[in-house]
Amino acid sequence: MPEAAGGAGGRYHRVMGSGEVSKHTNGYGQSAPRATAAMVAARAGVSTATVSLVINGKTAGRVSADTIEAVQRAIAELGYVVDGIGSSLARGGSNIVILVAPDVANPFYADVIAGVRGALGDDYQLLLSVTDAGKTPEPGDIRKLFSLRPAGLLVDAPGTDFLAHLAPVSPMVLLDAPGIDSTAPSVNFDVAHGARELADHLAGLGHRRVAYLDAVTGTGTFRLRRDAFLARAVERGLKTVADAGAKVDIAASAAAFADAWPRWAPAGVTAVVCATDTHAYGVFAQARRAGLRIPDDVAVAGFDDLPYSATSTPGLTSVRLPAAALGRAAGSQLRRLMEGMPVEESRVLLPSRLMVRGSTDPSHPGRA
Amino acid sequence: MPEAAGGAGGRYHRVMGSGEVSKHTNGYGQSAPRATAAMVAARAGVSTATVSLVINGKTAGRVSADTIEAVQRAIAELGYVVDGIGSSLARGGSNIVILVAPDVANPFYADVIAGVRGALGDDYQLLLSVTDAGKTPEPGDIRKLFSLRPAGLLVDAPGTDFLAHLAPVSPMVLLDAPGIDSTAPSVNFDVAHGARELADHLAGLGHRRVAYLDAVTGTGTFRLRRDAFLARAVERGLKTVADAGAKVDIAASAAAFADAWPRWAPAGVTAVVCATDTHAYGVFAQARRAGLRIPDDVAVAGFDDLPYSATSTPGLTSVRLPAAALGRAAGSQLRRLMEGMPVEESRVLLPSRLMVRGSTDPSHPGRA
DNA sequence: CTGAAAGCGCTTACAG
DNA sequence: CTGAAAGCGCTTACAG
Repeated sequence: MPEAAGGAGGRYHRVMGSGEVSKHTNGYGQSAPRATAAMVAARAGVSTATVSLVINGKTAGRVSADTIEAVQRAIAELGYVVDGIGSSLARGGSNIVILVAPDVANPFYADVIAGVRGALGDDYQLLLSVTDAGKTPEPGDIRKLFSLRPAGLLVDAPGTDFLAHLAPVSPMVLLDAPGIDSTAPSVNFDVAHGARELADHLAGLGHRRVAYLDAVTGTGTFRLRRDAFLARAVERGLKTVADAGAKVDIAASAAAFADAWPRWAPAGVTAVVCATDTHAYGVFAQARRAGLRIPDDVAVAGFDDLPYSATSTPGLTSVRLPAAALGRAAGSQLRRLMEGMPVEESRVLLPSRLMVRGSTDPSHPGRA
Repeated sequence: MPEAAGGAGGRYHRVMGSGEVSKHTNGYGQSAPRATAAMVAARAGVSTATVSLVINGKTAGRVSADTIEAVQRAIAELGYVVDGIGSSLARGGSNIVILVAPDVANPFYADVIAGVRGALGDDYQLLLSVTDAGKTPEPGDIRKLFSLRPAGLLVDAPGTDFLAHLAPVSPMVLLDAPGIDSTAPSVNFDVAHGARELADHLAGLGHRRVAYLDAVTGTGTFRLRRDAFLARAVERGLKTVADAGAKVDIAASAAAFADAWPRWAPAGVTAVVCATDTHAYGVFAQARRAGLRIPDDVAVAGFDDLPYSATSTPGLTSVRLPAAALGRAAGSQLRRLMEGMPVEESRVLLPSRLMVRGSTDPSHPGRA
């Protein structure tokens, strides 16, 4: 319970002490006195209502050319910019769209963001909210975000119990949130399809025993990846072992593999499937340290198909998930919602597919 | 010039048609009617002023225990959450801090963000604004952001002319913005130091002719990296060539290298230094395709020391830039500014250092 | 200890 | 074509 003013508080207000620079000396990025619509109105000799009409381009048949001209001059002279807060309060909401994601600094999101941006266009302002590393977005975080009155919310990879305690107050679309039961529309990857292709691929290569290195966050997509892969692997007669996990981090994953391999190797494991490519990079690093050849001693595969996976030596076999399409689909769903139109389809499923590279396929050109 | 209501407009307002779900059926993440302080006040039998005091924890000696209790019950029953917009308008500003970065989906930013978050604490809400891929933040973007009345702004890697047309209206700190002349405090990497170490390293290895693969955005840090490296290389008697560039993208960089190598090889180039590790990954990929051995046929190095650089085969020699420290320093500078305290030092310089790996050093253990 | 009132900066019917 | 007024949801002196 933060206290907001006075003393050590005064958190987000500028508190001026005697020795400090004043607003007018513009010491360190301090505010120049902000121009308001009232100042513009006074200068142009009109009312604030007229200023508002001009700013919002609603002058057709309502404001004379001369007045428009005068207002625009005043705006230019004063460097006036509409105050988003006053505007939002009057309109009943902002034009901000917030994308909530656990891991935006993952290269995967470059494409997601680009997709969202494209679908949203210029009418909305896209802002991102990152949860703490490795944590899924929680209801409390979202509630804080709702308090900003965003025009809409895009929530990526929420925890499975995410919506239990959340009364949605803005249009909201869920991304990559399999297994979340919600009235909000969602866009997901058909990750099970790629997971099955991967199991088939490994079975076809002659592996008999495969290990699964899981991600330890409670995200639905990771559960789905694992379960779909393991189920198909068993169907194909593979023995499976899934007793290791790590957060989405190269070093953590390397450590998990270092810990598990002494169990896995004697048990006859010849392939390791990782919940994400990032995990796979950790396995790569540790395997190299341990003198294991990939794929000869151990085959490695991941999910996501990050850009680096096509580049590494060997290339990493991975289930490709179409990130840009995810962003586009979610963005346009949300846009319809925000504009009061029904969404075409409340649950969109995007295809995934296996990219085979040298980390599993000894005959792949990119082999080390 | 968007028009905001009616017809095809009504951009960020929900426009209800006859066939649509109503607010009360909560069709797709539509708003449940939002509880206001007035509703809480009515229910608790107090004034909104009292509700505000309770919410902000300013009750000491001002509100009786019974009243507090009653207000809190009403808040709970109604699920009331303070409206950030109304609150910000009344207070004169929000508690939002916006980090503007050209490339947040770069693994580099995971640490920057964590650092900022740590320094800012819980009193501020951190949101990220991403510019279009490969574009540096522009004054227009920032102006839109200012209109949100953020408590503060953190601007990463702005273009060199960034501040020319910008009247700062909120506290602002610049990150990784060498060469930007501004009254705003800045936190930079001493990237020149690492660049010089790299030149020394290559000279020591016996290279006589090195190429520099530049980044094509006009960001100050890239110019500094290049100039510092090339200057020292020349001092060390190396011949340099710097006639190639690409955006920060593996594929684009691979293409640039494919284009340049046929010139460079005959000219005797034996080492390629890249503006970023991402560029270097592209060179890796293309070199492999072309059958070049690293470092035997061509040594490769980069800047940033991304996590993947320690993992690749060979490991990538890179100038490490302390991302978390950058975020921490910038965050705490901004915090002081927002709280009206003078910053300790208006220009902070963080050390960089060379990480030598197998991509340049044939004797490195991680060599392919 | 509590509330009425003013005000933050806009936008939008409404009246003229 | 234009403006006075109300209102969006809060917070903060101020008066009691």
